[in-house]
Amino acid sequence: MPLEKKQPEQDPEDAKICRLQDLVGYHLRRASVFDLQGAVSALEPANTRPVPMSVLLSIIETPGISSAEICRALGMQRANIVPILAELEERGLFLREADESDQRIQRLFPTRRGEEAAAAWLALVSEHERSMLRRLTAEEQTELRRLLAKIWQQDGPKQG
Amino acid sequence: MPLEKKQPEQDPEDAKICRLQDLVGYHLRRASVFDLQGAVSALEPANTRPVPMSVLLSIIETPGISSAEICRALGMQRANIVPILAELEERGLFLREADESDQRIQRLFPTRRGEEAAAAWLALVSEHERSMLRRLTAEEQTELRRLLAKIWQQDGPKQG
DNA sequence: GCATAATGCTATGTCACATAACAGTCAATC
DNA sequence: GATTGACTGTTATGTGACATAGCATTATGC
Repeated sequence: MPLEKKQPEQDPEDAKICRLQDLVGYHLRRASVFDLQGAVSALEPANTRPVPMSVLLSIIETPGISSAEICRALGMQRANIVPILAELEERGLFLREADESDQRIQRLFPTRRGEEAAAAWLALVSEHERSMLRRLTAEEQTELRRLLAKIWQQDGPKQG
Repeated sequence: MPLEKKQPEQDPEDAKICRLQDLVGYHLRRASVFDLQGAVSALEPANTRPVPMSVLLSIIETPGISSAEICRALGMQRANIVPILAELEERGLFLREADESDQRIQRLFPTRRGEEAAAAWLALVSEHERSMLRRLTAEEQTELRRLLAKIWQQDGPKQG
């Protein structure tokens, strides 16, 4: 056996992580907080917040969806969607309709007002995103979205 | 003036965002939550959490840093670092030393135990990251970190 | 028919995070 | 050189998102 230095740990890529900045999770967290603050500010004039917007968008993208299905899709707790739906309903943005064959389930359908509101909210958030991502090329933005989706859409039993 | 269709909005790239999945912020949030849960679980055996780890790493990376400087670097509130420092100090992971020329400031220095603990914590989080990013190539991981850093390190007066 | 599970919901706890205010110290200005 | 303002570390406290536990109702499997 030749007297070489012992094998360099494992991979050559496996440079030891020793600084906070080396952790993807650190940047993930900082970027997420940065985005969230901007999104909240952007939605303030519309008097709503990111999660209610996401819930309304779920109803619009999948008319007839149930609240439990929304919770699974968005990864939230059934208990927490109740006041959100209550407020969206009070604002006349969707309607509840009893399921024909299962009396436990409420099917949710967007109203015309709901679709208009969602479009307006999306425009506000889109403007915020354009500002947030202005230093990234269109290709980088697409790549970023793809990589992020690859992270959280792996072994979880649900996605959306 | 020629009778063409009016200019296609703005850019050709400017495809109207109309779904939740089109928003980078949505994936950012989901990925961040995914990572955070994993990081918290990974650090559980060491009886610590992501933020205290980040604080300790800040002290190690910049010996003599003050608590206010850590707060600016990590984007946290001065009030919230107090119990974190108290616990790290109680575990003997760093020492406070009075600044020579400014009696308001405590300079923080890591102990030997602190450096060992931080290395162990980083190893736990690194293992979590390796699992989280296993579907990404090394190049994709580097690119992701670069793009994320570009997002949150823009107009804020501080970074770190 | 009975056990199991799902839905929508209420009540409640927890925990991260922000705000407000404080005393002590420093620096700048008049 | 007294005063004003700013910064440090700290305490106390609020707030708001989120999870847990449990409920009545309904559906489904053996």
